[in-house]
Amino acid sequence: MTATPVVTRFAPSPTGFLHIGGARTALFNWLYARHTGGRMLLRIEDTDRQRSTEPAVAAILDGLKWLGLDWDGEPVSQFSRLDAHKVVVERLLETGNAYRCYCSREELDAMREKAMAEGRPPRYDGRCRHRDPADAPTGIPPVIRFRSPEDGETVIADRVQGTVTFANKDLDDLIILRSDGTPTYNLSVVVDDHDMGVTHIIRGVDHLTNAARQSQIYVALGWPVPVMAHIPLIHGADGAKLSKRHGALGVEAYREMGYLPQAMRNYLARLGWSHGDDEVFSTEQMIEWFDLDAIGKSAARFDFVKLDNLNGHYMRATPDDELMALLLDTLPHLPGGPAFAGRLDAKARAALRSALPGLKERARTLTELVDAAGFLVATRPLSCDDKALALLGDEARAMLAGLHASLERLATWDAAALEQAVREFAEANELKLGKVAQPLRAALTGRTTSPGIFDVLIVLGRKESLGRIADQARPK
RNA sequence: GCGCCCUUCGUCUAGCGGUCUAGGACAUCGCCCUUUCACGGCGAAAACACGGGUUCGAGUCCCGUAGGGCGUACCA
Repeated sequence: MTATPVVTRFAPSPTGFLHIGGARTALFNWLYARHTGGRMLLRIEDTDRQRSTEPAVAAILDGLKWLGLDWDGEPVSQFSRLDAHKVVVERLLETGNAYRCYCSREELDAMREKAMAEGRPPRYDGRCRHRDPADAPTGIPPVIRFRSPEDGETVIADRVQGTVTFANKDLDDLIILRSDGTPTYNLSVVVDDHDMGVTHIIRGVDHLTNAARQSQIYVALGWPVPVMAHIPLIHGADGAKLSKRHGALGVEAYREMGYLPQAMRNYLARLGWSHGDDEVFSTEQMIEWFDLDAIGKSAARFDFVKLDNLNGHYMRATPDDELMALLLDTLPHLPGGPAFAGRLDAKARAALRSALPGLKERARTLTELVDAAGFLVATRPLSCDDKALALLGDEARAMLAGLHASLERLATWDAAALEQAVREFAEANELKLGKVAQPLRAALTGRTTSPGIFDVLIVLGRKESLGRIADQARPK
């Protein structure tokens, strides 16, 4: 392993939160760097001063941290490298690889419209390309365009897309320096990736055309072109572009929905990448197995149902104490979480911890877990949901009165005694256990779903349990 | 419009010319377990977009067609 160490980078633009596609791009960069023993750098592409915001930068860093993705070194602000970019533009100008263009926006718009009308691609026609500098208009701040090759083709050897060929005649002379003197994206990216020593560029296919233009700039500068890997995009559940309802949410929204970082990593990794038939794997395995060659080329749809299933798997697999800590940490972000936390005194906390094994078995997200744990902190008289209410008919209520009497006589309030008492009660009244257990569950939890009923009786304790049964033990 | 890319069960995917009567997972349906729900177990249904080639042989290679995506900015 004496080859050049791999350096990848994640380069989001801080114009909003870290959305799911960006999160997966970050994950792939991270996995590849870790897999190869290399480094992953973070660069904030904030050269668009109009749209970049500080809160967005914070949200992106926070999102990455939540996902468990770390980066090497300090995040680099692309804007801060402005001077380095200008130096390179100057160099391009001196070597004849760039030229000043004085075309106005109106002129460019007209050019585009005309080309479209004539069925030609709307490209810059190069009218300033060969203009004699002596004829340059005065009083107009020019932009600087890259002088791209007019003939031949530009070939991208992409690790995911394969060999992609662009005819150079289709790539026009792009602007690399705006009239206000600031560099544009394609120039900045090349300079930064080069200066930061990036060896592998892993990003969305929406950058494929940029890859061709950037490749030309690398060549003009005499710099080696990094290895490219353009990964497919993620679509919404209906196959259309990601929208708010389809998963184009910030990663923090996934935290709020109660998903575990580990589950997110696993799910995201399986979107576009595969390792045979493996579906559930640890982050360590992911790092060991990850490779660019196993990334597919077609776009994937985001499926919350499968995410739910995976998340449920991880919830059950997480040791109770760990899950408890995770839940407590996440409470501030969960719907109803702060209220729930507010009612979590020492006693309720202990009850939650002891009910956790039964609770996590039935929840797919932390949000569902909090919801299902509501009965632990609820105060009498309980409000029942509709399904629970349906279970509490007059007959059931009368039955509960009898059960209450039986349980009240119990000398010890433990699992064995309770189970025996309930079973005996059912037998004595010629009832199936379910006929007793379900109304009992409804009375104790206000729900039709809960941990095992005897566990519930224990967790709530004698007084609270008898109280809740008594509340429902009379006709309504 | 032009350029590039994509197309295997509803969804994510395995498949890298013969081992494919196409495998796995989620979802769906049925059965079992069971105090409910869930978990778990067993089983079922479910796909190579279409049309031409190439080849002894094509899901796998080539070319069209259709559908979809991305790009086409003094955004990134």
